[in-house]
Amino acid sequence: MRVTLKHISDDTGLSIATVSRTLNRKRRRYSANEEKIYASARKLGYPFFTNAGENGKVSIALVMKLFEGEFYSSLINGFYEASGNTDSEIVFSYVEKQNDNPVDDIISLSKKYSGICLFLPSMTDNHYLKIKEKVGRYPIISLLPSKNPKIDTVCFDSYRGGYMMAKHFEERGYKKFGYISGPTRRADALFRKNGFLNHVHESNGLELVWSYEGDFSTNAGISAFAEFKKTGLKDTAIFGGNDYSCFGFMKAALESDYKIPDDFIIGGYDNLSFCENFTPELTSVVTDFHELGKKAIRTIENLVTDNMDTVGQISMIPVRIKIRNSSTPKR
Amino acid sequence: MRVTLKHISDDTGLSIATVSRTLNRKRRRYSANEEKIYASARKLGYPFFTNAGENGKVSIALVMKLFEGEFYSSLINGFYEASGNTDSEIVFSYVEKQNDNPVDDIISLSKKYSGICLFLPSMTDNHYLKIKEKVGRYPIISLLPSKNPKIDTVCFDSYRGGYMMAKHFEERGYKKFGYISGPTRRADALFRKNGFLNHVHESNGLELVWSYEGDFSTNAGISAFAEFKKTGLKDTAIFGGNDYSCFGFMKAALESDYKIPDDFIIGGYDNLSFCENFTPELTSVVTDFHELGKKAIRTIENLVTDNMDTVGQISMIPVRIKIRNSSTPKR
DNA sequence: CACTTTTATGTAAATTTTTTGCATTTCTTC
DNA sequence: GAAGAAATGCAAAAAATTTACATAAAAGTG
Repeated sequence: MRVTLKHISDDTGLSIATVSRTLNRKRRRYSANEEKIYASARKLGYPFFTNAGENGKVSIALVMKLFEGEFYSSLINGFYEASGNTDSEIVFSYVEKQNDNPVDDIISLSKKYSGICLFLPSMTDNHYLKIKEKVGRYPIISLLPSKNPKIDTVCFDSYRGGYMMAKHFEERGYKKFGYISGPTRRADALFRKNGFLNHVHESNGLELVWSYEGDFSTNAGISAFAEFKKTGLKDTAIFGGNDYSCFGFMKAALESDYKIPDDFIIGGYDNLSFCENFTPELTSVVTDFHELGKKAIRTIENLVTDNMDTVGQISMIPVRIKIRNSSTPKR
Repeated sequence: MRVTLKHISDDTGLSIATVSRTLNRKRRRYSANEEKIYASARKLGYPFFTNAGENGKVSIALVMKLFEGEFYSSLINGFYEASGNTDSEIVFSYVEKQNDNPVDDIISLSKKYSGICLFLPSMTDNHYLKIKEKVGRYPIISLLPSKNPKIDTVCFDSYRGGYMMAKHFEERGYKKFGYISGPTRRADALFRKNGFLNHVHESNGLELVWSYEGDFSTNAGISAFAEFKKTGLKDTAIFGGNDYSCFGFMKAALESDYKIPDDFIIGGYDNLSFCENFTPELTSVVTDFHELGKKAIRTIENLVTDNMDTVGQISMIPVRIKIRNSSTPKR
């Protein structure tokens, strides 16, 4: 039901004419009635068309489900900074937490914004297909890789990140490799793992001696170390899947009087600020959220103006590795 | 300039009637022309009144200037979770980074949303006054304390946090106290410091032996330790102002072979997740962002419905202290 | 293939919504 | 208390949207 001046008039007891004049005055006066009218208009949701297209910016929603942890502030911040140089305005939005089927939420968001960027690790290909079906030729992209992408994707090159870490370990002279993987139903976790493993397998003399499947949490890292300790392995190079796992792993290791990087070297993924606060400082794969944001926004903008129908195009944002003390050479 | 069906008609080359019918059909059909019309409507910013008041939710903007660091994800997440139990919808927004005078940005946001929560440490009382002046009786609150609040405020009880930390140190048997303060032009930093100092001054036998003014960064903590080391002080209880300062301080201390909590005890503020990852785990003041969000949303909702004119009411959200190894008793 | 039915579209009329001219009232100022 | 300014309502005018009707194209049917 559309909200009109009549509703505001009824709500405030003033005439339609007064409401119209009040809302169209360029200068606010803050008289009692003016306040009443504005309050009512906001309450009822009257569209403020006077300034709707004022800045002429394309509005893009960045949709997430969770916000906890430094990772999300990096994501949000990357988009925020990237939007500064464009004609687009980013709105940070979310889908209901309880809701395991975010499709309807996304459909209703599509009516409000010119384009949507999705960052929802729990989404399946089926979800994407349903959205694509209902939303038609609408500018929408995913920021997470998929084994078989149903919608356009702009994401980090997770595979390459894992690969680079393995290569770095090899250059440090290590032969025995281990990893803590994330939940492998998540494509990004899988790709990191595959990148790492592929380099191990395709290089002569390298050997995978240990692995653990965790869930990217600090506690998973702690549990992983408990397992690792049992094996009695030393001189091993461990890829932690993400930084949190590494922090848990390293903390548990230090408490068991392991020395890092003497007993093992380790590298993570995400390059959280805490990598530099930890002792030893943690080697990690750096993801540039500014670049991700820029590319994602540009992609959406192109989809908005061209109104093209594309399916499953992927843009990979390169990652790099930041080497710190947790993987310094063996003495 | 208001966007009408005529604009979409001109843009797509279809008649006004067709545009009207297409936009009002309850079921989408995703034909070529329908897609064209929807794309044009989104591009031009036509108000989708058909579903504007659909859910009848009050929309509240949480306005920030920065997003970096775990702190911001906690803030965002707290509001997000709090909004789940209310009739309000939270939109995370921001003011332009370059812009040192966010007043105009906030004014223009006030036209879009039913209410605004501000988290802008750089705002001065003057800014708040200007906003209040321009925005009239509009539901707007600040989430940061002020020495002399000009608008309604919902914030953590920073003073009490500092006070509790001092009390905790006293109970641990320490007599010599030190602190690293944040930038004292920020009222929240000042209150934390005052709370801490007041307990030190009002208790017999306690003595302030050292202090340092930093900027809440890890590097400030590192510099603080360099100063602290010169004094040669031991058996001191140090309040770090925030967790980042503590991490820097502790890291530098450990590298200088200080033992924590043997040589000094330390406590921070914010209870970041890394408090538990650090060795020793860091005692910290816990701020419940879920509570902050709930209270802030409820306050805005009341302002929206009552349209009251209040000036400078303050609601303090209590904080508590989480004691960890960085402040365990002297042996 | 001829015929019917459905769908899409434009024109123009009908309806709804918004704006504005004019008269009246209320508030300010001197 | 008078003169001017501001606020308001009524009703007419203007603008925007919806709908009735006509037509053409597409899809279905025997």
